[in-house]
Amino acid sequence: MKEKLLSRKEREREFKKQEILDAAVKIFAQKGFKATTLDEIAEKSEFGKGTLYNYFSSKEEIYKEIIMMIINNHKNSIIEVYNSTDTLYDLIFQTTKKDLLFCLKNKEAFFLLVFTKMHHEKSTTSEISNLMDAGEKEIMSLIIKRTKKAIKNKEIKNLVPDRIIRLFKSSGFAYIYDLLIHGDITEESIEDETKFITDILFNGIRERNKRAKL
Amino acid sequence: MKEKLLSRKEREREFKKQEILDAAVKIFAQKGFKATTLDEIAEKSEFGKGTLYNYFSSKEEIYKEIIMMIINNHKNSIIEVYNSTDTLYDLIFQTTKKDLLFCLKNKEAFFLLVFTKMHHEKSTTSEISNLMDAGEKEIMSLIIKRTKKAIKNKEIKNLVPDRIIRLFKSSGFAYIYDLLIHGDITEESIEDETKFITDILFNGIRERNKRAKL
Amino acid sequence: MKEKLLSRKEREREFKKQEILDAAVKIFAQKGFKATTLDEIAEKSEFGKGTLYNYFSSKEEIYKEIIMMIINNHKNSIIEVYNSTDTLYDLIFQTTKKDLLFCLKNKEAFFLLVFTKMHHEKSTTSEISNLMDAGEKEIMSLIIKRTKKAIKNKEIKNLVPDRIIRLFKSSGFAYIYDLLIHGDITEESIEDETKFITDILFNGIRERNKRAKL
Amino acid sequence: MKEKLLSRKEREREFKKQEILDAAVKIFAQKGFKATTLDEIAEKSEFGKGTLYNYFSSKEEIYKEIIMMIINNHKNSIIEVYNSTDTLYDLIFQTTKKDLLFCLKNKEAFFLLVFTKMHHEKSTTSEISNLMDAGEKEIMSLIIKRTKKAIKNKEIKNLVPDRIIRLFKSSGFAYIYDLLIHGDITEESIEDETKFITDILFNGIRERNKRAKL
DNA sequence: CATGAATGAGAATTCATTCAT
DNA sequence: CATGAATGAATTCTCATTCAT
Repeated sequence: MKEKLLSRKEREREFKKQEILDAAVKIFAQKGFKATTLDEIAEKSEFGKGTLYNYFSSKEEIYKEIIMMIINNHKNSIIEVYNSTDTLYDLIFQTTKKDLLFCLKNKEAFFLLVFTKMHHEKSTTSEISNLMDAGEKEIMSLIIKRTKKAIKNKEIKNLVPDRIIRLFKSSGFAYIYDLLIHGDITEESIEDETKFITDILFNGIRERNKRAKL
Repeated sequence: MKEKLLSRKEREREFKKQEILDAAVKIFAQKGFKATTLDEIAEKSEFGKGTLYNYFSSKEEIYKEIIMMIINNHKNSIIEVYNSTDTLYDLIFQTTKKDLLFCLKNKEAFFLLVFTKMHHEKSTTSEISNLMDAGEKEIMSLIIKRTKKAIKNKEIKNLVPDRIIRLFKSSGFAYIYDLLIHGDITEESIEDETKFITDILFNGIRERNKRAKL
Repeated sequence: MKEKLLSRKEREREFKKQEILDAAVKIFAQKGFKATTLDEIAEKSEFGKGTLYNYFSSKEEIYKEIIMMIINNHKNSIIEVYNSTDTLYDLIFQTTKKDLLFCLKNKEAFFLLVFTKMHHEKSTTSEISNLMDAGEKEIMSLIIKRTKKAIKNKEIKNLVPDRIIRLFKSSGFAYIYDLLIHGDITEESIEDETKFITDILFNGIRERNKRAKL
Repeated sequence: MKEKLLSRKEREREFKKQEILDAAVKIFAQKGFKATTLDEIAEKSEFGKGTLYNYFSSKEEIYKEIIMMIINNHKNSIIEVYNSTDTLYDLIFQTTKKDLLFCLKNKEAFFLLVFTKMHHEKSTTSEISNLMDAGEKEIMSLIIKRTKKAIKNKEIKNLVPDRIIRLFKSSGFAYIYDLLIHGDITEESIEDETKFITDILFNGIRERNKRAKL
C-alpha cells in the first residue's frame, strides 16, 4: 500500500536500503549484534561505510529494521494461514510448514530472530524487545482463539490453552532450529517433517494397544 | 575427590575463582560474550579488574570455564538418571524434571548455555563449540540407546530414533526456556510441568474417543 | 620508480604515512620501542590515536617500517659509493663521509638504528633482527670484496679481512655516534672529521714501501 | 672498606641483595629496562616479588644500583692500570685487555652498560645518566692526562687529544661489542685481539722517526 | 548522495607497587 | 623478613560515528 506513491528516486532508495539490510542480516545472524562491524556490512553490501548513514541513522537502526521485517513477514504469514484454516491441527500444520519453508529460504533471518529472542542485550535498546513482544502478542491471540475453539469442538483434550500453545510454539521453533542447524532438510522433506512433528504433538508417541514391557 | 588434597590456600583460591565465575555467568547470560565487559565482571564480583587476571588468563577463558562447568553438571545429571531408570518415559521424565530444577536454580547458567548454542560467534574460538559438541554427543548416545530399547520393548511406536530424540531435546529445552522467560514456575510446580510436557509427548493431545467436530 | 603511477589519493596517503613515521622515529630513537607510547606518536604526528591504525596495523609495524627505511637508505648509499670508487681507502672515506652526513641530517634515524642493533628485545619479533641482518650481509659482502682486492693490490697489509672490516665498521660507527652525542660537528666539519678517522685507521693498516696498484 | 663493620645479619642482607642484582642484570641486559618485569627478576632470583621491595625501593633503583656497580668496577680497573703503566700505549693496551676480560666474564653487565649509554630513556631518570657521566669524566681526565704526556714525550703525533681519545674509547668499545656479539673470542684469544686493535690504532698515530722518551 | 579518512570513547590486558598474613 | 594476592593506572587496539570532498 505504501509503495503506490513512490517516485523512481524513492524506489531506488528503497532498493538500496534493502540491499544493505540483506547484507546485514547475514552477518548479524552469524555473529550477533555487538560482534558485527559496520565495516563488514559496508563491504558485504558493496557500499562505502559512510553511505550506510545516508540510509540508517545508526548500527542499531539497521538491526531494528531487520527485526521488524522478519516479524512482519512472520505475522502476516500466520494471519493468512489463520484465515484459510478451520481446525487447530490445520493451523499448526500449515503454520509450521510455512515457517519451515520461510526458515529454509531465509536461514539468516531465522537465526537472527532466534538469536535476538534469546539475547537480552540491553545495549540493543529494549525497543527491539518491545517490537518483538508486540508482534508476538498478535500472533498469540490468534492461536489462543483457535485453541479454545478446538477444545470447545472436542478437537483436542481440555488442557490449559496457554500451556498447549507454549508447547507448540517452543517445540516447533526448537525443532525447526535443530533441523536447520544439522542441515538435513530440503524443500522436499518439509511436508514430511511437518507432519511428523505435528502428529506427535497431536497423537503422542506411545504405543496404544500394547503394554510396554519393562 | 580432587578437593581432598587441597591446602587452605588452594581452597581459598578455588573459592574466589568460583565467586568470579558466579558473577560472570550472570552477566554473560544477560548480555552475551562480546557485550560483557571485564569492568562489569570485576564490579559484580567485587574484585579489582586486574585481579581477574590472577585467576584467568583472558576474558575468553572465563567464558570457557563457565561453559565447561555447565556442561559437566548437565552431563553428570543425565548419566545419573540414566543409571537409575529403565523406561524411556522415566528417563525423559526424570531428566526433564532435573533439568527444570537445575535451570530454576541456575537461571543464568541455563541462559548462557542456550545462548552459546544458538550463537556461533566464531570469534569465541571454536574450542568452546567443540567442548559443547563433545558433551552433547555423550548424552545423545545414552538417549539413543534407551530409545532403541524402548522401541524394541514396544514402549513406544517404531519411529526413527533420531527424530524422536531431536524432538525431545528441542521441545524440552525450548519449553523450559519459555517457562523460565515468562517466569511462572516455582519449585513446587516443577513436578506438574514436567508431567505435562512428558505426557503430551508420549500421549499426544488429541481427543481419543470422540471425533473432532469441525 | 614506483611513485610514477600513484594517484593523488595514493600520494597523499604516502605523504601522511611518512609524516607518522617521521614523528615516530624521533620518539623511538629517544625512548626505545617499549617505552614509546602510541599516544606520543599520535600527538607528535598531530593525528588522532585511531588514525595511526588506518596506516599501520600495530605499533610494531610502525617500528618495522622505520627500520626498513633506514636500512635501505644506508644500503643504497653504500652500493652507490661502491660503484663509484676503486680503492678501499676511497670506499671507506666516501662511505664514512656519507654516513656522517646522513646521520647528521637524520640523527633520530641513526640512533634508532644503533639502538636496535644493541638491543635484542626478543619481544620485538626477530623479524626485525632478520631484516637488519639481511641488509647487513649485503653490505658486508661488498666491503669484503673490496678489502680482498685491496690486499691483493698491496693497498693494505695482508691482514685478516674480517678483522679489518669489523674494526672499520665498529670504529666508524662508534666514532660517529660519539660525535653526534657530543654534538660538536657541523656540515662543514664533516670532511675534516672523516679524513681524521679514515687516515688513522689507514695509517694503521697501509702497506708501507709499495705503491698500491689500482 | 665498608665491609669491615658489617654484622652477620648485615652480611646476609648484602648477600641477598647481590643475588637479586645478579639475576636482574641478566634480564635487563637482554630486554632493556622497560621490557623487564619484576616478576621475571623475582623468578630468576628465586625470591618472592614482594621481597624485592625489602631490598630496593623500586624497579628503577635496582637498575640504578646495577649501573653503579658496573661503572665502579670499570673505573677502579682503569685507575689501577693507570697507576701501573707509563706509556699511552701500555695504558690503552692494558685497559683494553682488562675490559675485554671483564666483558667476557660479565657479558650481561657489559651489554647493559652499552644499552644504557645508547638509550636515553627519560623514564629512567636522568639520575642514571648523571652517574654514568660522572664516572666517565674521572676516567676521561686520566686518559687525557696520559695522552698529553704521550704527545709531549713524542710517543705519538701531535694530534688533538680529545679526538684521539674519542677514537680510542669508541673504537675499543665498539670493537669489543662486535666481538662479543659475534661470539668468536675466548679467554685465550684476548691477548691477541687486544694487540691487533691497539697496534692498528697506534700505527695510525705513532710518531715515526723518533724514539718515544719514557 | 557516496565516500573513506579521522577521531576518540571504550575495551582487554599488563605490571609496578602495596599490604595483610 | 618473606610472600603473593589485590589493585588500578597506563597501554594497545577496536569501531561507531562524523565530516570534508
